[in-house]
Amino acid sequence: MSFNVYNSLSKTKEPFRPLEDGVVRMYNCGPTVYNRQHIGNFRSFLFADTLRRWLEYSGYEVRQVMNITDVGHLLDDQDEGEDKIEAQAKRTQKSPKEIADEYAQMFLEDIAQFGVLEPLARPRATEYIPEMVEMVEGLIAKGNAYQVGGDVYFDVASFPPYGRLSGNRVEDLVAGARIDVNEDKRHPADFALWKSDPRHLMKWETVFGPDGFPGWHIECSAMARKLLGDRIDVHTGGEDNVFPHHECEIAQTECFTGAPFATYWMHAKFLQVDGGKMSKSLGNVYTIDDVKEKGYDPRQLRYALIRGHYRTPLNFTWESMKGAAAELDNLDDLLALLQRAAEGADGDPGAGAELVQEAQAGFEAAMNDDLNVSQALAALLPLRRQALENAFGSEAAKDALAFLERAMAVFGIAREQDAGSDAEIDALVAARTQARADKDWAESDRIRDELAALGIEVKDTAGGATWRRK
RNA sequence: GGCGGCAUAGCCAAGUGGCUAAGGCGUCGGAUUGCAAAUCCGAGAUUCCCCGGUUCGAGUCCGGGUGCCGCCUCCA
Repeated sequence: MSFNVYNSLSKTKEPFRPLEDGVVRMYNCGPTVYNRQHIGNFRSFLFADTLRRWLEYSGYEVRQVMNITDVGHLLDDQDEGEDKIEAQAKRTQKSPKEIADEYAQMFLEDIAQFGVLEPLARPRATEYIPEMVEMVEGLIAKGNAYQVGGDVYFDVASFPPYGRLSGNRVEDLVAGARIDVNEDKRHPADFALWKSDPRHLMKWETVFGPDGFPGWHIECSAMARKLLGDRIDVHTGGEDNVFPHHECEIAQTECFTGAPFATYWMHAKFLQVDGGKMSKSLGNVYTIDDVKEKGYDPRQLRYALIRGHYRTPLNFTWESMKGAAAELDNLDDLLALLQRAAEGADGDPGAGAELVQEAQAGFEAAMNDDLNVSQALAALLPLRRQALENAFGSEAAKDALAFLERAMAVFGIAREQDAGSDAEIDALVAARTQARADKDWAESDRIRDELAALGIEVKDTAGGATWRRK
């Protein structure tokens, strides 16, 4: 069965076919590091990580690049040359580099907490200025860009497909009147490739002038090309990246290389909180720390952020967070049950084997359908029922366990499980069982509390007491 | 003003025209338990935001509303 992905460019699901057999070149739009990333940002990054993991599960070698934007973009065309990083720098009396480094570091730490896999590269925009300049010069030479003083603009009229990704027509953009009139531009929809401003804090001396800085979109085009080549398979980002960012990337890259840029464009919908957009005034722009303060770990948060389909708005509420944690706990419990069954189930070793096949087929079919995580997760549940009924044979349980671990790895929620292998805990559980046999309830409850303090949950089942790590 | 997306039980969420609308979480009954937890049994949408339409048949398609979200300015 093949992987079908919804391509923002064609607005349809298409069979996934990489340019090179077995290899996927993927570029993910990463963060602009001028503040702490919130859980909404992470929904998008987690989507990219899930996609990468699914491709690897499917046998592809994934060459993944996620940028870190450490040079600010302009707030608008008419401002004083200030950008978000510079604004934050001025506010805090630090240099733009200090701001970028500080928040990039935080981003890396957060992403590590989520267990996000390291991509091939995490390029920073400021390290690819020469590559950007090369593209800008090339675009001028090809007649797709023009220089006005120290500024360089992309000539939108020179690229007829402009607007194909976003559905925007150039006429509408002009009529929208939200584009500032800029006398220097030939056309109001033209966008900056390079800007010059002596007041800008981060600036570079180039052929365009002594103190310029890159335009809004050129960094991703330049870094993707440098690290992955002229053409790539997948380009991802949040839904807000569609226009102008990705539209402009397509224009720049395709004019420069003369070839199609990314085959598949995939965009994650925004995370909503309490049914609406996050806002500082409502106090619901949560960071990973805010969620941890409520008693949830990053793994549980990760689960909460990926369990919905990436192209459907996901609503985050504390109630949904609680529900997600409970669901994940059931998956962990299933892991423990399977482990026990694999170690020593009676009866036919193959009992339940067909269920494992079905679960795996269902899981793969769902993931292959444009990463339908909700459905893939649902496909795992019949295993839990079977395990709870103690109906798995040892061999089937081993297969189920191996599959479940792979499936959970795709979601980035795999976990070390070592139930039933700790002598000290076994002894405590045995002591509790004895106390209960003696009807010494005070002692049995004390031991139960002691185990709970160790993070161990005891379960009294028909077959005796068992335990697992929470 | 222009472009696009979403709207399914208390909550999250699948459903890509046709059996009784997945699944999970939570809740409420019951069983079990020393009390719990876990587990088991049972209960939940005469119905898929609203109004029309197409069709033998629509949550699924079309038109019109309403609400929310994104973009048209950097933004996941």
